Amino acid sequence: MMSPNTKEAYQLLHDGILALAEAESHGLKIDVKYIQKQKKQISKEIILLENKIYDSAFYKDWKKAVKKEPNIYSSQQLGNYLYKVKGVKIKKETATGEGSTDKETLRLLNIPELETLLEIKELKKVRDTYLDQFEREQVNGEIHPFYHLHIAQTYRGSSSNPNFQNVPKRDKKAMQITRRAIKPRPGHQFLELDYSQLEVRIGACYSKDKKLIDDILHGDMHRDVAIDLFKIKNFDKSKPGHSTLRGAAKNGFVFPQFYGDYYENCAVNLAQNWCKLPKGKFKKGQGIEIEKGYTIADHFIDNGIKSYRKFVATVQEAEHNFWNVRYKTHTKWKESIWREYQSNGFITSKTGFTFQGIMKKNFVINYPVQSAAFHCLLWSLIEGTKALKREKMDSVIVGQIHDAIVFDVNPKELNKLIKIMNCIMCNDVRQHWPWIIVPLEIGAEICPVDGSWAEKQELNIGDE
DNA sequence: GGAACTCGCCAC
DNA sequence: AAACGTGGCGAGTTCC
Repeated sequence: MMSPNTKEAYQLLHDGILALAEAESHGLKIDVKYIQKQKKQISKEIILLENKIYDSAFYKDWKKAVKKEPNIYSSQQLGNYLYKVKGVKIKKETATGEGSTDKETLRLLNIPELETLLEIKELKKVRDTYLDQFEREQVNGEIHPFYHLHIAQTYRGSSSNPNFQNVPKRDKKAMQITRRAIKPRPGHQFLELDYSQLEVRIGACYSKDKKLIDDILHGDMHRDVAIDLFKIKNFDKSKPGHSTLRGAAKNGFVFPQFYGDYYENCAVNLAQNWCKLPKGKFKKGQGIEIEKGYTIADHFIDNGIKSYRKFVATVQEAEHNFWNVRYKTHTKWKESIWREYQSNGFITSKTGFTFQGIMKKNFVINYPVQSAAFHCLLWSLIEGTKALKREKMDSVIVGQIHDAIVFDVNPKELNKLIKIMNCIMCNDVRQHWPWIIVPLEIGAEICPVDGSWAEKQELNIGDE
């Protein structure tokens, strides 16, 4: 339940949807032959792995227990077999209270056949969600992803048919296979410009927290949190172990915390998925290696964190330090907007949108930040579209991913384009919206001429 | 035979 | 006291 409450807010969506319609009309090339070849290859791999499962004692026992041919891809049937037939203890529940069969939970069971199943599911995800989608949606070798402004509760955009906003990135293999299918126009190259830490910066515009702003500009909050979480004494980012732990702090603590998560969830995630540590007492040699012959469990034990329980307490302390010491002004803002909602029944974003209806606290805190952050991107996309036309450029915008714009660039125009966009995204938007009191910065990634979207590399664009 | 639901997983 | 925000999509399943 929300609405634009100013003419300006209405105009932003109006101009935004027109600019996005242009991006839709440009579209992207799809290598159909490649997709068909990949799908065949993946299907072969899947059959081999499936047979491995079907031939196993695990599967035969499952079949015997339920007296019919099990469907290995049915979460319901698998959950039933594991939790009701075999009596495996439920470690995590789904939203409806059933035993979970997600990747994280199955990993804990240490059953080789389930590892094989997870491997198959990764392959199926790539084939059936992405390659199929691209192949199905392409016409004459082009896709035209749709971009919507009327779907998300927060006034973010969304994308569909195909969804251009969730193509694999972190998993190297899945990234390679899927993004390799997407190509620029002949003789052109993809460029992606994204806002650095956009939501955190916009959050700071709401709270005006001095320490938060200072850390955005000069500090490294992920490093500081890593030091707190993992009791690192002399942080050295050139050490691979320290760099990994900084990544864990960023993705396993800072981001979830800004979305409203709390220490217990963060602790489970950090211990299991980042440190690879079991619950219970820590033993020497457990977990990821942070230095040669020295694991995270060794490090924890040496620093008095002898068990998972103790680690949870450490994460709780780090959380306290994060919200009540370091960024206490930001925390005050979170409380004040929550009170504002409780007394008025609605809240308003910096970009002029009202949110009303029944909302939980986390929603109230997130919506204004998420909407205003996206609107910075949208405003830049509108102005970018105008500028490219005004300059009669051959380069075009082909996509939008929440805090990033994807261009199909004529290589001759690359430098000019970056200069124009840097000015729009970092300077002009702040003139337009003076409430942006924190400098905005962008990063760039570039693909080779005629290279696919899998070949993105960081591009240093310096300061202008 | 299709709509709606659950679960899981990809992105930011 | 409660406890992760926003989407899209596929497969399995259930309901009508």
